Amino acid sequence: MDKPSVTSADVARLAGVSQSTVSRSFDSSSRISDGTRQKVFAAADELGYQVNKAAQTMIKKRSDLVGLVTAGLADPFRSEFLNSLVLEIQNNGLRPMVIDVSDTHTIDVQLQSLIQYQLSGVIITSGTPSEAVAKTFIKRGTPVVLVNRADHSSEADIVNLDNEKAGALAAEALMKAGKRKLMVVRSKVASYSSVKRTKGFLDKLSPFVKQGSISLEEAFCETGNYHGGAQFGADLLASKHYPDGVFFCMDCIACGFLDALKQSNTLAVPTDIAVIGCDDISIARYQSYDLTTVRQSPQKMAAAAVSALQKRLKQPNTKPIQQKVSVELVFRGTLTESNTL
Amino acid sequence: MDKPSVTSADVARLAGVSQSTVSRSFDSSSRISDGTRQKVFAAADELGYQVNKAAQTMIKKRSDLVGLVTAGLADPFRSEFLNSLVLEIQNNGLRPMVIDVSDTHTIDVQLQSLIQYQLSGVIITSGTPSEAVAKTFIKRGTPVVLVNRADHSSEADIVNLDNEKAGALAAEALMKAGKRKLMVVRSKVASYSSVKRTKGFLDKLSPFVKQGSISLEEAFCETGNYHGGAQFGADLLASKHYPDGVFFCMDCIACGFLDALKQSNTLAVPTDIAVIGCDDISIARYQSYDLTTVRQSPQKMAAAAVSALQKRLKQPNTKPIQQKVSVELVFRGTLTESNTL
DNA sequence: TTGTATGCGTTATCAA
DNA sequence: TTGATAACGCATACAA
Repeated sequence: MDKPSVTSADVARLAGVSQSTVSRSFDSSSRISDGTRQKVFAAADELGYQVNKAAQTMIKKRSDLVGLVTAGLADPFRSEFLNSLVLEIQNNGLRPMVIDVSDTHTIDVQLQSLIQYQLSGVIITSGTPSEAVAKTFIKRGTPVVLVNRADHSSEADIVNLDNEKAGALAAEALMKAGKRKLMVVRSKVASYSSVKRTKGFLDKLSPFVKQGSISLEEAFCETGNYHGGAQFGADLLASKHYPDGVFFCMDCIACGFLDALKQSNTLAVPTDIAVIGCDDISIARYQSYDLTTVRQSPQKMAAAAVSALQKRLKQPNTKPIQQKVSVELVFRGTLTESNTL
Repeated sequence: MDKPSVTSADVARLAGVSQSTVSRSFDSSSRISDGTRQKVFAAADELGYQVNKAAQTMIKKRSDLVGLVTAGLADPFRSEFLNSLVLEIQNNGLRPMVIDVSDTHTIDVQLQSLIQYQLSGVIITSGTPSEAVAKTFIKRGTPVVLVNRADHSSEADIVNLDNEKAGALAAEALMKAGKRKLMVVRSKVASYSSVKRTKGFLDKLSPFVKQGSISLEEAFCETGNYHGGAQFGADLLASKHYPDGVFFCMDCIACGFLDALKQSNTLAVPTDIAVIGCDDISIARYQSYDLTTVRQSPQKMAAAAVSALQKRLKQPNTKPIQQKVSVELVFRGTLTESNTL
């Protein structure tokens, strides 16, 4: 059954040229006479020739595979971001290989095994690898891009959202709306983004807290998803100790919280309590939530990550770049713009 | 900067054995004396040896990459399914390469180019490839698994949800609840799943329609997502021609519809109108929707697809298998079980 | 501009 | 059980 695959030698034979000429014809930077190239392409077309990436990788010491390291991909924001990354990688003539490291204990072993693939790069969107592993790749000449991860000393390129700005924007909007009893909520399981967002929020408010015009509380929910937010909302309502403005470090938590409020019907949004989320996942736009949030652009993040990777492939020895991608506040129903005027 | 990579020859030198012995030590089916294997592993560990998959692929004529063909991955159901597929593939010692064919015009060219990678298999979850392309792979000995796609004549293995059963279950539940003016809604852009679900719904009801006890209408929304459902809901309300029970072929459409109802506040769910969705995406469980739906298991689908692939890798010449994965009705707020008693 | 020859790192074949 | 050797298909250095 197995059809022996078509090789460049087969094409060469049919085109009446040498194998190396065939190889060169497919390399745009090689100078080949127009006539020969035509002949080669025609022969290749006729035979349905496709280059063998494995053989190519042997020579070039680099496949065009990009490792996409993530912890799950069903989370709303994560899936939007991965979608953008996949497209961006494809558009750069590369191919995404997805690695799910939901099991954070084995992440180093898993990443080590990626060396097998002669990857063109690794984009880590989740699960902090030990520095040693990142260095292993970089020493090999495999670019590593860290997205929204803390990393101070490594030689990896870094793309971050402007997380602190996100927190600051939320803080500003709540203040402008006249809210005074503020709260910031994130998942108990710390993530770099959430910590930074919280920091931006707190820093913006700290002068006002000191002068006593604003009260501020930091709170945590059990899980960083809808259900964590719903549980958090129920607990908060039971405590009867309500803030009048809350910033959630993730939209999905905010949505759970809003549903908890809706069910109890004790607090009106945004009059009694204003809610701001972060990310602008597609659900935030659904009428049931209509969530005011700090938007980030997955496309921009993906483009920044892939371009960092491409740059390093071309210039391996420049020093690491760190990029911050901008964010913007989007007003919707849970804190309207008119509230802030 | 580039560290030359560690090869099996390096390991052989350190372990004091031949290169082929190193290779065999990593192949569990090779008989190697325990002592030598220990020595080899120790040396490999010390050097941080990882097999070069490119070289391996050259010989074996097969990489352990599995192509995952999809059209976008941010859609709620799709991302859950891909998540399951990625995990299942990883757990089988394979690696997922994601191919986004959102641009349906170029799908054949895109798939052809996958030949470059000597894939162990291709799982097509979206975008119908021409039969010719599928055959190209199969002739090469690359298994193709079609998931939820129509395909009658090809030699590919097929995994389908029991889509007709899904429609039938919805129809039954609506009837049992005493609903008589029924409607089934799907996206204008036909998908195999939706067409089959609709068929299951219609077939189940057709005897009752003939005898006049049930009225039945088929309707379409512009897009197969939340916004399509919201628009559809608004239009339906404007028409003032309401059914008392609706089956949506996708949960996300149903959620949009529910939000449209909620906003207008003219019809109560489920008393005036019962709503059933399909898939059981995570949003269906959110309190704002609390959607009764026909659940499918992405895990089961993924497991079936990957196991079909593995079977064919082992036995390439058996005839194509077709599997149907079961579904179940999940009662929630938009049609409660007590309604049906 | 083109052809010849070489090697990439592995597995498979054969001999010891 | 082990070692020597021959592919696999390509890109590249060198020769022409």
